[in-house]
Amino acid sequence: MYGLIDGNNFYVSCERVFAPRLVGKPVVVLSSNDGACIARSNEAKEIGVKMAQPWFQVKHLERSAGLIAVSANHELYGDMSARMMDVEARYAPRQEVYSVDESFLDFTGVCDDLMATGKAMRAAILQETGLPTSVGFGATKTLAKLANHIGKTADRKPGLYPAHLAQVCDFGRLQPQELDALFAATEVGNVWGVGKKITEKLKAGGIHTVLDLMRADSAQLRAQFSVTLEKTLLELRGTSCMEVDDAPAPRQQILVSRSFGTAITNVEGIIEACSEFVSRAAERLRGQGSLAGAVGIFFTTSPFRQNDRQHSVNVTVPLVRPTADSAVLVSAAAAAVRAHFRHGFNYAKAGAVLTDLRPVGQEQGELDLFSSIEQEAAAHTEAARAKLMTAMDALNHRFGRDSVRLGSTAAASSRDEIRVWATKQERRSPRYTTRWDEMLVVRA
DNA sequence: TCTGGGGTCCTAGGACCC
DNA sequence: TCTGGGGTCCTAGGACCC
Repeated sequence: MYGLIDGNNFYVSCERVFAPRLVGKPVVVLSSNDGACIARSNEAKEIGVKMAQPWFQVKHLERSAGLIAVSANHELYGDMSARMMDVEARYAPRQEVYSVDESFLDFTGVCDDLMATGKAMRAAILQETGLPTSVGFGATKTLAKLANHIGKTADRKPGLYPAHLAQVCDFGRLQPQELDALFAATEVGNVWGVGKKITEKLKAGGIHTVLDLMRADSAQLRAQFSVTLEKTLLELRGTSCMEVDDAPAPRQQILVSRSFGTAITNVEGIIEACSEFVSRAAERLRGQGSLAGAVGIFFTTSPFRQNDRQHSVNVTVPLVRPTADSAVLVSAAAAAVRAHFRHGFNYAKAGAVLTDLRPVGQEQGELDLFSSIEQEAAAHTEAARAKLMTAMDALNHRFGRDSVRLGSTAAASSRDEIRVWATKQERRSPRYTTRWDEMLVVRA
């Protein structure tokens, strides 16, 4: 059996641990630039706030309904996530951390009472971190996800499902008729892997509920959609097609992008922003011990500003030799921006992508082109650069981001007029668990 | 004024090769 | 009139996830 455990309204719950005034209130967490709602408390869902809804569309609810908005505090959420995952890991032999707030647990070969395990795990997480969670158990990952969904929904909307399924839902202890009733009462779009587009097509073909899907013809589904949906169907019927992966491979691409607080119209602004994004991406690249074989940049106008002329650039620059050197990556990106920038547009968003990633040490030899002396010199320089990068990362880790930066990106900080892309976070909470100077102070 | 930011996998179609 | 065919690699785009 597999378990799926996830944090309820995770970001909001993290904020509530340290700010009891938020408990019981409609609360949303906002994306960078306080642009859109990326997490909602149950109360916020009830007053109609949608996922990813722009903040300006719901801001009026502050006055009319007591809605509270906070800026995203990813440093806090990341640390709370790690604490939660540590507790979960104690309850099963194998854990796959699937996202910041979810993990799959593999109970294969374990014959514990899973209901009891689920309840104990929830209680321990609540006790040790203050975070509320939901737990689902099923014979496959897709079923565990579905059980989790039903457990959470039973908790949030009493009456839709039997009350005893709330919070911890174990499909393994339900009779076939009970399961059929649950599946008949659940819309097909709630299945993991069935998104908006596929839901529309399925419904057009008469498949509305999870039960309808389970009774569909698998070969026909594969022909009409893809092998992915066929796998989902098999998983719903109890045939496991996806293993719990407790040693995930390194990332295949690293992307950093941002919408700007104010549109950028000059090439220097785009270069500064892209340089910053490439630097961030390169930090993560070195963090996972990889080299990038290509660096991509993109920048685009806003499709929402209908009166603006639209223009997008998206280019990938292959590198002669794979590298994790920020300076090399940044200068390649800057050259690409310079080559493709066009005047007269209001650019609203930009980003950088590192692709063609491979582990350090597997770079292969373009070096043959050089004579052996040049080769040795190049290798020497590169080793020195790598040490420099390592030192830079260590200093930034110890003393906080941007304690040490490359000259080309640091130049921007003294020129505020082109740092308009810097994220505005007017409502961010303190980073209670990761910064000494932001720790919660309790007075007796 | 203001519209998220990360990722993954699959497929179709073109390039290229023999 | 009539212009091979099959395999592989790569890329772009579309679907999904949180």
